[in-house]
Amino acid sequence: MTALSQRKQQILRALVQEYIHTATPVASETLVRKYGLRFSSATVRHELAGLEEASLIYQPHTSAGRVPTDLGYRYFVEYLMEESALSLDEQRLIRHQFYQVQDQLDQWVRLTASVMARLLHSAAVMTSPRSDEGRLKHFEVLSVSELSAHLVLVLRDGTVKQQRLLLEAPLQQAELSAVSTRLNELFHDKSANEVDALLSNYDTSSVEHLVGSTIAHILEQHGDPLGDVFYREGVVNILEQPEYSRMGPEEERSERVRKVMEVLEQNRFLPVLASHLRESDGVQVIIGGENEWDEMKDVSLVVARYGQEGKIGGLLGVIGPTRMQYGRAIAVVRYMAQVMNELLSELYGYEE
Amino acid sequence: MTALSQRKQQILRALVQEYIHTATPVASETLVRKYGLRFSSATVRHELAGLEEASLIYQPHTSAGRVPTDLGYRYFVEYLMEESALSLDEQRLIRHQFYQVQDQLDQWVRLTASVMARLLHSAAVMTSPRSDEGRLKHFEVLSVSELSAHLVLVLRDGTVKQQRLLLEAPLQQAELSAVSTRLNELFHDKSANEVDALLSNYDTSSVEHLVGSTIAHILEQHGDPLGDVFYREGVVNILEQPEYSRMGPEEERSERVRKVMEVLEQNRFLPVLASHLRESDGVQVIIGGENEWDEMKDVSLVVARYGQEGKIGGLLGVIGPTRMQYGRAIAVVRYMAQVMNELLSELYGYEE
DNA sequence: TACTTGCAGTCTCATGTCGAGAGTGCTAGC
DNA sequence: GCTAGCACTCTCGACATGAGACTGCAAGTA
Repeated sequence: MTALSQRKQQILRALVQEYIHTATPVASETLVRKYGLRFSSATVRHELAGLEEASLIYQPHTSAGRVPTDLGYRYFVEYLMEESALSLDEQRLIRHQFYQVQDQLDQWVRLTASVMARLLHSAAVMTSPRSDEGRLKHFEVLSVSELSAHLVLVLRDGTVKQQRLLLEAPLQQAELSAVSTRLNELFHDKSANEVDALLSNYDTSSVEHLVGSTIAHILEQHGDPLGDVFYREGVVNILEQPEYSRMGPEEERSERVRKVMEVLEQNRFLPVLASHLRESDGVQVIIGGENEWDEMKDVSLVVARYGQEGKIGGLLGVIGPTRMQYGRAIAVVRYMAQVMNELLSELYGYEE
Repeated sequence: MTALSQRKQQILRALVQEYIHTATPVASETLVRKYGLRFSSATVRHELAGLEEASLIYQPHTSAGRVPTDLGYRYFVEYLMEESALSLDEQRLIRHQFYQVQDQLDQWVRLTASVMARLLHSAAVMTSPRSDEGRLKHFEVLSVSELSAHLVLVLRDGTVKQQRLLLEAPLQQAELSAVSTRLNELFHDKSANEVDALLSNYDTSSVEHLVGSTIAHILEQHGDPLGDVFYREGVVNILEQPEYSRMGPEEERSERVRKVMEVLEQNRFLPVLASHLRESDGVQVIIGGENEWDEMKDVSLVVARYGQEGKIGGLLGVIGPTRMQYGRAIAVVRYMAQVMNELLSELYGYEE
């Protein structure tokens, strides 16, 4: 990306802000009037032609105003934007809401997503906190019939898995309980590998081995941070955005709606997240068609990890049209990640 | 509802079927042509006027065909419709899919909802199985700091609750573990009331009392079958329906879309369910504005309970436009409830 | 009496036309 | 290097128009 003159930057910044605000192509005249530029609209037009040359903006048609391209948004986010921090009042309000549910862990995620959705009028997505490495906290085995049993697993991060077991020899509940008491002690706080290692003490056809290997398998599966269920909140907000309810020919628009809904419902944004979050920490901005996934080409994501690296944590973020209030979105996502961090470290202890 | 002549019934049945199929007002001529009626379109028109008189159908405007009213659908569902059972092939396919996830209990709900959504091209909603009465299976208490701890509860139906505890006196993990071992034995398989009763043995300021009363409280809360999270699947399918993507003036339509999405996202259908499911068992059909809730006035629900009465179970069903394939929807919902029943009784044992 | 044929009347909807408005690019001039 | 002025282009809403789709009714028929 070649450097832009001071004036071009100023104009681009104004244009993106204006477009984010109004959702209509921006005219040169408007820029001069609303943003107090000190040169005439004709000059601005000249500069706009330059920006268009550089693929930062485009015209929907001759004699229309200009609209930022994905590249334009990227430049804006990277060099021109400023993060608009949450006001103290907003912060207080949020803190208060969390204070009210501080004892109910299952409400944290719901509330976080809901706050993001409300603050940004867009869709929020979020995973429940969980650790990278599954560790067993406790399990129970319940006899169902002579040859089948029901295994319930509680992991250290609070996740629960249930699984059916098919026994090789008939066993009563009492025997199962005895086995599970012994193994619970043995496997407590162990990871998949550790459980696996302990298995060598048992005969492959023993119940102990069956239970143990099933547990190891489940713990292992638990590793993938993206294999998880996403909470969604505020999907309706998306429909309020003009690109999905007013702008452009009717037919295209309902196509857009269908697409974005599909992305949301089926978690299609997942592969995109996967490829971006590996790289770095902090808040990530993924703009429209920057990635190869076609379905995502007119939505942007602002996402972040929360939790400590290598320990318990998850993902959170918002999805909206490329015309998104990036400055505010980034601030909100960053703030909510921090809130979750605090809640979690309070829960699991600071050190260790 | 006054009785209808044989001929009126025949015409109404044809009209509803045709409208469900085409989603356009149905002309008298069409009915004669497509449904092999043995009298002329003029006669049909005469009868249609009668049906309109009875509020079973209406005309969007003079010189348009007829459309069923909610009352018309109700009459259709009650007297004219026949349930169209699933083909053997479909049944086999479904069974096969469940066979593949038979060991992963958490997949059952997802799959059931997904099958319903796919088979009916509409949105499916469903709750996870749970018992009416919460019973404790196991709990753990983890020390966080000297004065706070983390309580994890596993209920008999597999639900897990987490909660923070604020201790009145500083305690170490070892002490907490000792307490929880003792109480686990004592509270095992107990209900809220039973736990409450056992509490009288402990001093109100003791840890035992704190833990016990928290547990009792959580078990109690668990009672409400509608306080639960709903799985949603196939919400996009709704958007494909012509009433949400083609029919009527653009503005009304997007209003409809917004409304139905809101109903779905915020579980607004819940109060309606509550009032209907209390009454009876079996598959329930709730048509549009039959209930007082305005938001629901252009969608229909087809829902059922699954699981045994008074034991573990939940709700499942589909939501779609009033123009719904009731016959098929009822059959599918009934079938899927049965599938869940079988899975559950296999898991928890038939008798008891 | 029970039904049908034929037809005038009504409403929708797709299509086409038109003018106002909005913005641009270019050019001549400061 | 910047600006004012202007011709040109494109969109969009308003309006008119005609074809098509159905109905309701009246007159005719078994």
